[in-house]
Amino acid sequence: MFFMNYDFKKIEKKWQEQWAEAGIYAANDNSAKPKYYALIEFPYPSGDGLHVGHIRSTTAMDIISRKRRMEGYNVLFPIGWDAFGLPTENYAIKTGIQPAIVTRQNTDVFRKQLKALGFSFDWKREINTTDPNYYKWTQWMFLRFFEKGLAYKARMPINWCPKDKIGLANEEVVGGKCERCGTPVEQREREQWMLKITAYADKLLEGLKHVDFLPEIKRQQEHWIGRSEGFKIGFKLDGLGVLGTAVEIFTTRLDTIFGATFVAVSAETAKKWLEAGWESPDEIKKYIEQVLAERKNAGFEATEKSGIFSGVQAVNPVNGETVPVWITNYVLGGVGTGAVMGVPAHDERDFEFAKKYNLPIRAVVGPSSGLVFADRPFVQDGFLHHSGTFTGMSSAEAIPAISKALEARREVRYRLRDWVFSRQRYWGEPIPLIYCEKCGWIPVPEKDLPITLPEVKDYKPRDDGQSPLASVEEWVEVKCPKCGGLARRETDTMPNWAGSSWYFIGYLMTENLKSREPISEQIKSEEVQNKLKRWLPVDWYNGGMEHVTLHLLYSRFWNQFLHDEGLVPVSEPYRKRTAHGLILAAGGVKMSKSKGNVVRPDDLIAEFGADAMRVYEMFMGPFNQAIAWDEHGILGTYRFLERVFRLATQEKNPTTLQTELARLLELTVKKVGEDIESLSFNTAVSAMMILINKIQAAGGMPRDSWKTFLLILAPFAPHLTEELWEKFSGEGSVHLHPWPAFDEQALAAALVKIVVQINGKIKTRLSVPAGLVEAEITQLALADPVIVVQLKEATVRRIVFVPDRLINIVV
RNA sequence: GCCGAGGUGGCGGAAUGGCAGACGCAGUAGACUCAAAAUCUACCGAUCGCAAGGUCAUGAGGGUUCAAGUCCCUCCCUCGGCACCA
Repeated sequence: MFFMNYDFKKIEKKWQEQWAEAGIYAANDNSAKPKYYALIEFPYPSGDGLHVGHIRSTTAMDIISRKRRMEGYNVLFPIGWDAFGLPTENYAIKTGIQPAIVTRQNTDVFRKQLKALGFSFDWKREINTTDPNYYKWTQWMFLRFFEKGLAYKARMPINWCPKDKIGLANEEVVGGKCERCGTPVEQREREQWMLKITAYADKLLEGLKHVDFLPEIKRQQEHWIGRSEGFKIGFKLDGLGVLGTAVEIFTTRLDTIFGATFVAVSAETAKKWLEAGWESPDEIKKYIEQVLAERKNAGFEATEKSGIFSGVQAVNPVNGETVPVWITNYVLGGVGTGAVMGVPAHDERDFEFAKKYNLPIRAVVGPSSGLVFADRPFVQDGFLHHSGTFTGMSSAEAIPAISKALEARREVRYRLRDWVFSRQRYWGEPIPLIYCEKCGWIPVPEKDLPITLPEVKDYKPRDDGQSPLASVEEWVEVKCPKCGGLARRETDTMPNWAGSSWYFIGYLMTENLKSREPISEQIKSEEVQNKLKRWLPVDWYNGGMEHVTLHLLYSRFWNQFLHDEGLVPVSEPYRKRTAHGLILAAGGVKMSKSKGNVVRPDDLIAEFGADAMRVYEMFMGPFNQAIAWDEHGILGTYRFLERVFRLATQEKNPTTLQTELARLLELTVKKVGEDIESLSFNTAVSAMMILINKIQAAGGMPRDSWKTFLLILAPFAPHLTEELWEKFSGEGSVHLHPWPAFDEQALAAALVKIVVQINGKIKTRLSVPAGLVEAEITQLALADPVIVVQLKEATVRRIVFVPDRLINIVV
C-alpha cells in the first residue's frame, strides 16, 4: 500500500461501470434468499433535471437496500418515471414540441444523473407511465373498474378560468385564482368520469390496522376518509303550512339531543321548501339567495356565521319541546341531511351561532363529577344530565338507548369523495371508452388496446373546455364495437395518479409489459402470479408527506380492487411507509422553477464527488424534517471521506488495535446499524466521523478493523468503500459482503466516568472501574477533595445513585 | 379555527428524565511552508474573574422531581395538513 490521492472522479466512474457490467444490483426472480422490496416514489422527469431533494430521499432508500443485500436479502430496488403531467404539457403548448419527445429528453437527463450518484437500482426493470406498453395495462385496469360498475359518469364542478377559457387542475388554482393569469377561478359543471373509491372506504380504513405506517400518516389517511356514525331523526314542523311535515336532521351526538335549543337548516334546504310552495317574507327569500351566492363565490374560505329565524317551529321528538328553526349559512346543503339540531352547549359551531343570536344554551352532558357549563362548549363524551329517563347514562350507553327509543335511522358517513378521474388534457392516458348513441358507453375491446395518443398540432385545451383530442376527428370517430354504428371516442384523459397507482406491480413484470399476449391471460398466468407472490407486498415505501393522502390512498384502493378481482395476491400493497422532509431553498421557502431557486446538484458532484454529496445530504439534518438547503457543509463530509481514504491507504497502519479503539469500533457498528433502521442517518454519519477522528489520533488501525469499518460506510459511500475494499483484497464486492455483527461484550467499558453532583449541580467527575456499588462510590465521592471542600458545613440528607453514571448528594 | 410537527451557539444540528451544545460548517491561534493552499494541533454559548472557580443559559411563564431541553399546565412564534362533515 502506498500513499495516493482520493481521485473520486476516477473511482466513481470505474465502479459505476463495473457494477453495471456485473449486474450486482439486479433483483433475482428465482433466488432462494428471502426477498426485500424497497420502493421510492418514482420521479416526475421535469425539465429542471434532478434536484437535491431527490438525492436525499433516494440515498436514504439506497442505504436501506444496500444494507439489506449485505444482510442476505434478495433485494428489489426499482426505478421508473411518472411522466404524464402538466409541466411537460405546458412546455409543449409553449414550444409545440411533442410531449413524448420532451419526456424522452428529460428522462435521459434524469437517468444519467441518477447513475452518476451510484444508486443501486435494478435498471433492467425501468418503467415509464407514458410508454404505450405500460399505459395499455393502465387502460385495461380502468376497464376492470368500469365493468364492475366502479367507474361512472357524473356532473361535477371543475375549476374554470374565464380568461384563459380552460379547465384547471387543483394544483393550478392558487388561493382561488388561476395560477398563470390571477383571474378568480369559477366553478363549472361538467360530465366527468369518476372512480367509486367510497365503496372501499371501510376497507381502506380497516387495512390501516394491519400495516406499519408512521402514526401521522395513518392519522392523515383516517382523517381524509373521515368515517362517522350518526343518526337521522325527524323533527316535526309547525308553521310551514301544508308542507308542515318534518325536517330530517343528522347527528353523531344523539346523547346531546336534550340540549337542542334550535334547529339549523341550510339555505339549500330552505330553498327546496320555497320551491315546494312555502310562503315566507321577502326578507327570508333574500337571505337565502344571498347565502347561496356567497357560497358560490367564496367556496374556499369559511365566512362568519349568520342566520335568520324562519318563523317555523320544530318539535324535539325526545321531549316534545318546541324549538325555533333558523336558516343559516354554516349548515351546508351537501353534507348530511342539510339540517342539524342546534346544541350550543356541546358543539363549537352551534355555540358560536347561539351566542351571536342570543339563543338559549342548555348543558346536558358533562364529566361524571357534575354539570358545569364554563364559557366554552363541552364537546367530549360524558354523562347525561337533565335528559329524562336517560339521565345518569354515559354517552356510550345513551346513544343506542335514545336511538332505540326514537327509532332513529343509523347511518355511516364518510368525508371521502369519489375520485374525479377525467382530465380535459392531452398528456395523459386516453380513457378507453367509446360512446354510441344506440349502445351507450362501450369499453374498447382488449385487442384494440392500447388506445395511443394521436399527434395533434396544438396541445392547448379547447375554448369549450374539451381536451385537444376532441379536435382530432379521424381519431374520435370510430365504429361502435358492439353494433358497428358510428360512435365517438371519449376524449378525456386520465389523471396523473392513474399510472402511479399500480407502478409497484409494473416493476415486477417488465418483460410481460412488452408482450403482445392478451393482458387478461397474462396477468392470471402462473408466471406473473408467481412474480407477484414473490415480491408483494412492498416491504418499505418511503416518500413525501405531500403524497400521503392522495397517491397513497389511490394506490391502496387500486391494489385492493385488483386483489378483490383475484389478480393481485395481497390486499395491502405497502407493509411499511415512512416519509421524508422536503429540502427547501435558502430562506425556508419551497424550491420552484418560477422562483428560480431550484438547486441543481451537478456542480457540487463535479467538485466533491457523488459519495460526498450522498453523505452530506444524509448528514445535513434529521431525515424526516424539512431543511433549508445550504451547501457549505459539504466540505466537511468531503474532508471526512478524504481522511478515510488517506488513513486507510497510509504507508503503515498499526498491526494491533488499541482496546479503546476496538470498543469504539464495536459501538459504531452497533450505532450505524440501528440508526439506518430508524432513518437517523445524520447521527450515523456523525458516529463514523467520531471514529475516524479517533483513528487519526491513534495513528491508524489494522487492516481487518478497516474492513469492518468499510462495511458500515459502504451503504453511504459505495464507490470509495468499494475501491478500498479492493485494495484490502476483500472478497468480491463490499456491497455483497455480510453486514458486520457486533460483540455485546466488547461494548462494555472497563473504566467509567461517574458524575458527582451536589443538589443536582455537577461538581466533579470520578473515573472508576465499571460496576461499583453505591457504598463504594459514596465513599469515593465523599473523599474527593472538591467535595470535601463543598460539604464543609453541610449535612448530607440523601444520596441518589445511578450505577455507572451518577451520584447526587442532597444536602 | 382545528389537527400534526417544531422552537437549543454565528449557522446545520446532538442529547433512553442523569455531564446541554456531540458531529459538521464558519471563526481564532499555532505547527508545517520561502509563501500560499492542503493537512495537522489547540481553542471556539454568554457573563464575572489574573486564575482556581462562580453565575446565567435549550421560545415565555408556572409546576412535578434529588435531578427537566426532555414530563405536566398556561401562553407566544414558525412550518405542514384540513377548512364550518353536524
